[in-house]
Amino acid sequence: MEKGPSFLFAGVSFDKKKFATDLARFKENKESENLADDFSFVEGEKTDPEKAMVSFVKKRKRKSIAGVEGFNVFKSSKQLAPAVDKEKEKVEDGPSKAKKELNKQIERDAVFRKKYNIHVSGANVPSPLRTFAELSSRFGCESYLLRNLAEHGYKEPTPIQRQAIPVLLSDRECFACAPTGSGKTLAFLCPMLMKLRCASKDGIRAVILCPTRELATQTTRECKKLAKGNKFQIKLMKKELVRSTDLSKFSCDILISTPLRLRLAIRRKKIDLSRVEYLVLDEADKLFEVGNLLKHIDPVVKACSNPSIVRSLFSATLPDFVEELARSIMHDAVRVIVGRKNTASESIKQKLVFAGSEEGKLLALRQSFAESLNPPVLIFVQSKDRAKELYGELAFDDIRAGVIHSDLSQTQRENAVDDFRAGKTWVLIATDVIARGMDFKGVNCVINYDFPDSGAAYIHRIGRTGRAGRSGEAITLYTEDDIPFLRNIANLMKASGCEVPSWILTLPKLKGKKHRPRRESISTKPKDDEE
DNA sequence: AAAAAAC
Repeated sequence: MEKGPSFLFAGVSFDKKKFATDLARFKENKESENLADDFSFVEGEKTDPEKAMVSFVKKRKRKSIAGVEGFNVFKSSKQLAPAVDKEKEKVEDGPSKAKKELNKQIERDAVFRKKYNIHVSGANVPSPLRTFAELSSRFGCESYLLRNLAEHGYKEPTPIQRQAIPVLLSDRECFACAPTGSGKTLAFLCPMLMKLRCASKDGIRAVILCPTRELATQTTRECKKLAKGNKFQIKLMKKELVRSTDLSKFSCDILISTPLRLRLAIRRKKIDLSRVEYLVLDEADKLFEVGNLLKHIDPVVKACSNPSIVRSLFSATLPDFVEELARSIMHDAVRVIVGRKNTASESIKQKLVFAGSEEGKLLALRQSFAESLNPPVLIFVQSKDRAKELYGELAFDDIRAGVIHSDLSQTQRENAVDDFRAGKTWVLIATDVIARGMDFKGVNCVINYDFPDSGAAYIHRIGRTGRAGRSGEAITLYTEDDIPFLRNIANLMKASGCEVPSWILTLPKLKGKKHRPRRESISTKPKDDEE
């Protein structure tokens, strides 16, 4: 979407320019030193971070983007124009050979990005990656990592990997938005491992935050897989670790955690994050959710006080307010968007099915399973209670079903995920707990038994299928009560290339914040009637 | 509004 200026100088490095960038960064660091206490999402407000954040965002909304001062962060391409002009002058002064080479490179990068639907903004965005082999030719990647990539079947980088990896390897902060199942995890793990180079006992060096334990576990496993052959200490912040370790002296190369646990470790156990060189906020928009995790994220970001830290945000959905927050804390950030922002993956065949009532849903589900059950299948419901209830209903059927939600014990949750992965259960009934980030291989169908709470929830839920180039199917059941919310989802379906009945698109736009209907019980039949 | 996130 960018119009010229923002990518004009992508990936070029000659000394003069490098000096200019370094100088800019140096100045920035100076400024941020002075602002050390305000170095947070809430700009120095200490009492009620959440309220402060809300007012902060509102305040910022009224101001123009130009109001972001003191932090030379992401800038819109318009604002970049003068800087680019300066660069142009410099080039024109320089030898014509360098100028030609530079222009050629810029041209090539632009064409390449276009080909892969990569949109970038920010100053001097590094050239995208053509092949994984470039990791060693351009960035001195060690052989163990290339070996691991090959061994796990990563042949060619995905679009998000092509752009985010060189950005992070150039020590640039980054916020990245790319579809579900398009390889975001590898896009931050790979540069992280390369930057850390080798194991060291020098404090905690990298932190990854994930919104759920399941995702943290999965990310840890991926990380270990990729780091095989190197001696990195990769730790998941589990209860046992918190209990059995003196966290004030704790040291590891990569620490993966959920926000609350890490915040407590900072407050009570005095864990030291001042040496963290690399911080990733995965599923960033979830982590920033107002009234929720935001207040736990802020102290963590603050505790990572190393001035040369490289932070990055990743998600398939990145609402404007998250970008606003990101801009306010990040230095010289690059924004990478693959495809269009906030859209569903195009490899998913999406369908809407009218089920009339609650009873109709259960009938529809049973019927559809009777006709064809093509496991593995994921079923999302609205609440924990409904998950338990639907599980109870299906347990009487001849279907191997599992269930997962946060009322279960840690072990039960782990078993539910493992059994589903292993094919022991065909159908997994779940709350939104596993809606984000979870990578189950080859899920054929996602069923939204209950209508999702938001467009973002929809995108993430159905994104459990159609991953890594595979195709998938998503069926969303709806009742009369859901009709006011239908249009929103239908638009997402249309935007990702699915057909939608035209009457839905002419439904009135939803105004104000109507909340979703409270659902009755799954089965309308009283249990006692069964003989 | 619910879910998730600690002890």
